[in-house]
Amino acid sequence: MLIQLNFKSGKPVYLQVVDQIKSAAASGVLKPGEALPSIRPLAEELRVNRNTIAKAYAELESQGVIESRHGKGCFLADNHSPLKKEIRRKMLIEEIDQAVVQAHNLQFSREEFLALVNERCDTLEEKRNQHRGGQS
Amino acid sequence: MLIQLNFKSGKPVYLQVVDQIKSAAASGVLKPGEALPSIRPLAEELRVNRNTIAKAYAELESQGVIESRHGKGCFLADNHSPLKKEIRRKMLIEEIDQAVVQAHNLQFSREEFLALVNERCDTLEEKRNQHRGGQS
DNA sequence: CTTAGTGTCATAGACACATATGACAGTAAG
DNA sequence: CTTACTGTCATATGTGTCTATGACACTAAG
Repeated sequence: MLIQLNFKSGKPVYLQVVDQIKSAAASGVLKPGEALPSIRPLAEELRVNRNTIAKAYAELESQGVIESRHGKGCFLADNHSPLKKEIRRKMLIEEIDQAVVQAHNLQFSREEFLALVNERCDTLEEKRNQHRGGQS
Repeated sequence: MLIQLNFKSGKPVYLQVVDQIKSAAASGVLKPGEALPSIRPLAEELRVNRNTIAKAYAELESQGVIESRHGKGCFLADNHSPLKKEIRRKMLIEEIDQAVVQAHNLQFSREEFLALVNERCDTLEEKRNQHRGGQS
């Protein structure tokens, strides 16, 4: 479980932690029931205040991604709270739009853009498979 | 010149404006010496405070991307040569990857994702055409 | 029991972001 | 000149982020 922070992006640290743990959960790097790094050690490793990590974990729990047990630790939930399709669709559209706008700003043609999207789907899929295989 | 804001990302609005104008400048969509949207109309269009846009433009000027002339407007600086394809490709890949990961996290199949990407390309293209038509 | 590790709660302060609003100065067209 | 646009500066307010710190409760191991 590796978390990489970018202090220059302007994106809040606790949200970066939330997103990366959600990605790790969805991609299989973290398995259901598995323990997450404890708040204080993780805060020390990332060199942020323990409240920042606690806030990230609280957010993750409110989203149903993890479960925290007092005195024991935080664990990945068994099933990621299934959001309704329409909600998930809107969340995804936000990300897609940013990529489409970026493609337009950088003067990529639609065909080039779609080809690149396909390529990245392949690349990231391979990455996930490597992670699954390396966990045995 | 289309700017797309994401208010839920956690990334400061003024930085989103900075990044997107820098992309447009780097790719050649904005040409050296060309006028940028005025602060107040752009703020109104994006539905943010004029100070937010002013802050973005001030940041761009401090980075040498644009020049602002009191009473006239803001203009793209002269020395901004278009970036090479490989650089632009990497910038685009960063955005694409975020969308691909999000699609996976939200449990969209590859086919659903690609269909949605196509849909958004259409939608945003129409939006741009409407903007161009409304400008004449 | 004690000890150490865990999550949780509360308080306070510093700073950044975004807002609302007013005012001033430069530019251009009438 | 006036008018309308432009960028700029200043002030104030509310919210969010991050930090620092102390305290408490739960769990497990000794």
